[in-house]
Amino acid sequence: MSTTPGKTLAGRRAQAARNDEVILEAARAVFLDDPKAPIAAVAERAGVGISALYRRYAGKEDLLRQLCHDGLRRYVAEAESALAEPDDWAAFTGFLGGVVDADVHSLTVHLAGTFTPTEEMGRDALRANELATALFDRARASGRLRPDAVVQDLGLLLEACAAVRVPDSKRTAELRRRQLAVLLAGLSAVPGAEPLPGPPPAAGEFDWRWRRGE
Amino acid sequence: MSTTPGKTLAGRRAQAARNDEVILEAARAVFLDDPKAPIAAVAERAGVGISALYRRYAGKEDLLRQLCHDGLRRYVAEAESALAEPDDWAAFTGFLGGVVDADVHSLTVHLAGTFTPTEEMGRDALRANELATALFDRARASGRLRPDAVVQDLGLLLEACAAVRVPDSKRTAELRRRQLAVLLAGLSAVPGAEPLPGPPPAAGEFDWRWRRGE
DNA sequence: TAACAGTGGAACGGATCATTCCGGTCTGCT
DNA sequence: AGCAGACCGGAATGATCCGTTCCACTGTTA
Repeated sequence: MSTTPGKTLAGRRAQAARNDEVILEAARAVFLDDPKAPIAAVAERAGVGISALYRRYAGKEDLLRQLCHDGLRRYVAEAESALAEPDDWAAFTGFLGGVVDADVHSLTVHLAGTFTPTEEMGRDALRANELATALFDRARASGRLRPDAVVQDLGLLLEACAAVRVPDSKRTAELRRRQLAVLLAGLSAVPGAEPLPGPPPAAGEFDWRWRRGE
Repeated sequence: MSTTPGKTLAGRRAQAARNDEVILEAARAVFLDDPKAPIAAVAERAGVGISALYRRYAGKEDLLRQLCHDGLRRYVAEAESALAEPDDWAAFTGFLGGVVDADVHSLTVHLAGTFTPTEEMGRDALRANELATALFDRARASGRLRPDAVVQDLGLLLEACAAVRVPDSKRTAELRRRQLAVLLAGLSAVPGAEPLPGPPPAAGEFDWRWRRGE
């Protein structure tokens, strides 16, 4: 640890450290594309052997859990950063844009059920909800939201954006932004608009992915 | 065929005829829920043995193909029926509502790639596109569509609705209707609205699911 | 009552994976 | 210089899953 030369160096230690990064990035890319991808696909994408993976993670579930937790943290960070924005509506839309760009929704929701969550994740998820609600409330206060929109509509909205998929990831991001714009326009207050049909989404209605079994 | 008693009867022939229905219905339910479900799941859901399936279909791929083709036909039928509606906007929204309710999108797009399509399906798909375009053009002519919406946005819209999923299928339908309403509001013309970001979706951009391999 | 259409479900064979294991290689310390 | 061991690539392993085939059985039809 003390003998590390000053530069980018190519020692085993350095390669290991770099692999930490490379593997996580590969895992994110692979599991974002297909939540049930084999672990070998991650190794291949990262350009490393399978051992390099198992040296770092106890198993597939462990890796998935970490990935998901990272996504959750990113979500929280995005929300906190957005809350700093003074303009209520801009904070709201900025938050959603950030979440969509980072593809956090796929990372969290779509990976749910593939592992047993930790307590800390539960706490973070709770906090994430609080922050999102705060953002939503501010958006509502700005008067630019249609009156019959509810916080839970955000789940629907994010799901809809995550559903947009084309082979090219760059293009996917563009199309998701477009989708987001349409959805935000749809959630905006418009004078003569008729109300949304059916009972609005309720609180616990999207947690089913997290419940083990069934 | 000539000896069938007049009633609902319980002969082998009758059971077979009933199984035709039951199996297709089960297959639709199962594969709608999970496109890669095992074929045994269909048999179980239908309450029949596996043989009953293989007597009717050459294999899994055959069943999937038929299911998908049925969906495509339903889509076309829905479009034709909608075109009969005199009001342009009502025809447009009615069509989308019908397609969403029937979950045709999952049946067609999500099953794509799991089988090699027939030529007839190609023709039907072409016709489906023509009809959808006609509906869209009429909607545009009604002036209620935002100017920067394009036909391909319909693909995005249907995908977004199909992405809505909760365990209860009845509730799923309700939430999809809500989602559809939001999206239609988002695609509606609004005086001061700013244009949608990024290049609009292009023609061949969603066909990738149909291409075999990769 | 003799053939047989129609069926349930066990059995088979192939494919897919997560995980383990076994050399090898290079490093960092002595 | 030399060695202990961190790290690594990838083959081997064992379990699981699934599509398809096969066979014995049952009620029906002629």
